[in-house]
Amino acid sequence: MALAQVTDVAARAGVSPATVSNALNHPDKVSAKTRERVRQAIEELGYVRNDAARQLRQQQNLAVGMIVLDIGNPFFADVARGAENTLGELQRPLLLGNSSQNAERELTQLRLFEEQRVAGILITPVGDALQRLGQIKDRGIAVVIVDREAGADEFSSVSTDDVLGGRLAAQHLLELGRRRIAVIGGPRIIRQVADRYEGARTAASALEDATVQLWDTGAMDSQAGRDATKTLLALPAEERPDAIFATNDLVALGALQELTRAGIHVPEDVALIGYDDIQFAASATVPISSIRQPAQEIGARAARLLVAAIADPSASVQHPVFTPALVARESTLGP
Amino acid sequence: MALAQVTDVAARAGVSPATVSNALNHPDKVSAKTRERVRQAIEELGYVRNDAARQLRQQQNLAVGMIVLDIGNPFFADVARGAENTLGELQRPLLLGNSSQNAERELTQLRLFEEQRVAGILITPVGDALQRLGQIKDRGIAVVIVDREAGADEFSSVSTDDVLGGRLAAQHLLELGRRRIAVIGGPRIIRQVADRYEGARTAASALEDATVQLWDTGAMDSQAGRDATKTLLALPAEERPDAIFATNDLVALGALQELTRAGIHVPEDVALIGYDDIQFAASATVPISSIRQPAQEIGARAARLLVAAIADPSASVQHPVFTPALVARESTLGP
DNA sequence: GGCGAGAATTAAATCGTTTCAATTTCGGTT
DNA sequence: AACCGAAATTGAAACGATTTAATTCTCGCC
Repeated sequence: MALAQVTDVAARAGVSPATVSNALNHPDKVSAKTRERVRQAIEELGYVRNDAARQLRQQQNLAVGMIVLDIGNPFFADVARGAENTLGELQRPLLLGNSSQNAERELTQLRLFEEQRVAGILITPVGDALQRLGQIKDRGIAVVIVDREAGADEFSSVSTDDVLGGRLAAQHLLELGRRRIAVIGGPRIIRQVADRYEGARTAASALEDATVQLWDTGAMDSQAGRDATKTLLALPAEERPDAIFATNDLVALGALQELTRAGIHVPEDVALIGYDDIQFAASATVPISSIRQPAQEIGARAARLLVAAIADPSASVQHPVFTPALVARESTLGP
Repeated sequence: MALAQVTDVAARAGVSPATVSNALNHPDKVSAKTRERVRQAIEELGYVRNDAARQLRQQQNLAVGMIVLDIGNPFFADVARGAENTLGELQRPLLLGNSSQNAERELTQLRLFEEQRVAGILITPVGDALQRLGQIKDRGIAVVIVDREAGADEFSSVSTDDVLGGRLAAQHLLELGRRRIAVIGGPRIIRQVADRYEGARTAASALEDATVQLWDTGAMDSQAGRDATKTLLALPAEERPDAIFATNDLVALGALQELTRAGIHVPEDVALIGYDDIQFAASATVPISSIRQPAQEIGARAARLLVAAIADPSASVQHPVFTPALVARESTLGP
């Protein structure tokens, strides 16, 4: 059974296909009476427009694609929700993809979005996809970088100041008297990791006796946190850190689990701070200190910038930067 | 600047458009030499196929749509990842949508998927979308229900036995001597909520003096958990429950926060159990007992059933049911 | 060297919608 | 009652790929 299409609707309503199309897309061009007749025919036949044909003819797709690093991370889930809500209000469908911090999957997703001829792409890139994104932009697809400042001024970006965030975290630990800070997260090519680490080092450089070392984990989930922590605990006592700065809260939660399991007291023996301030950080066994980023707002802002770039490709690029904030809890302060 | 298309590639490679298409879609029909020439022309021109045109001509879309109740809930994020991985292996793009437990958004998403002519839909329906889904199936789009048993045998479904899960939770509480169980979650039209509640009541009906009451929250997030708990705490002491069964872990986490804030001891004063066993349940202030469901496996299984249904629409429907398991932690057992 | 089978290539039709330009209808005026 | 401009409607072309059926090559063999 073939699906109903415009010609069927037109026949049923006793008008031409062109009029059906107008009734749907330019209602002001059609008399009220005809509009109603078409509406009824559509209803009776259960007509659903074929978006492929529409796109082909219109030479454009309203939809926007988004690629996040890890949809299982509540931080990115929130960013995605922020974007989704904003785009929804603007009647733009969102195609949500997930790179799992995997460059190959990222490319697959990008290719898919290109084939779909999406109007724009929101992306938190894995490593160095910038060149590829440049090509995409040249193809007329708007691009906005999410949660990372785009160095070049080719695309707009929305970010928080990760260097500052790293500094805030380390300063907090240093002020509490900690001197050996282990930064855990990775891989290093992820810009967020590099920036947060850099911020932490900057903070420590002010003090003679403070050290900051990066332990590169392959991923950024709680498993990575557990693994890295095991490594740290295996160190000789004098090399063991007195503070851990996890580059996101999932990693911090994993670290906390492993520390607890090993009977290490947090924060007495080792202080712990995470990043993102996902809602679960506050309700952890030991509530985890963190650096807060306004997740939903980041997504919403990125969506708005993207839509603006779609509407006017020549509009000047912008790089709004949100300011992260320290949220101190028991994992650093103690009870 | 127009994008390159098959004719351009054909011209560059010195062949006809038909050959370019064959090189792409039926490589075995094209000589190795020609294939290579086409490949090169594609590369030089940066040709990216227009999926709308392809779909229109082929009369089919490989992509699959998925609608989850709440992408911010790690349980559904995991289900989605399970589905995504499986579909990825089968070369099928996944369009991920989020209903936020909102029937209207669900309809919007479904409409979108219909217009896209997706090959199939994976959905955890809000309330009573079954009739609508029937229409969709009649249109030739395969449907598989996720995380809820479809009563009718119109579509396949993948679920866990939520009635059993509810029973396990309540039995556990009853065995620990609790007698006044408050079930919090909602809205009630969500099948999971109704089933888990029913299971709990069944368990209690075996005991003379046990009561189970449902407190319907509008949503299923931690805010709902906090609000419901506030209501419970405002009850006169003799009506106050000695155990709370939250219909998912987000709600349980919210409840725990509110209990802690009010100085109520968990589990001494009030025992608490959640549902889903998301990873954050184990690392909560007081580790939360929960009912585990194999999230990723559910998603993967649903994806496989869907692909099978797409391949053979007349294939018999199946209703695999996973068995939930109690995971007892401190929030019921104590230290 | 010619023949024929199978491989390789291609011309032209087609998918379902929207749009452009052209035509028809309508309401109001003189 | 004829006419005019604006509003409403329509026929036919167009979007960019794939497919079918027909045509052209290739190569081994007699």
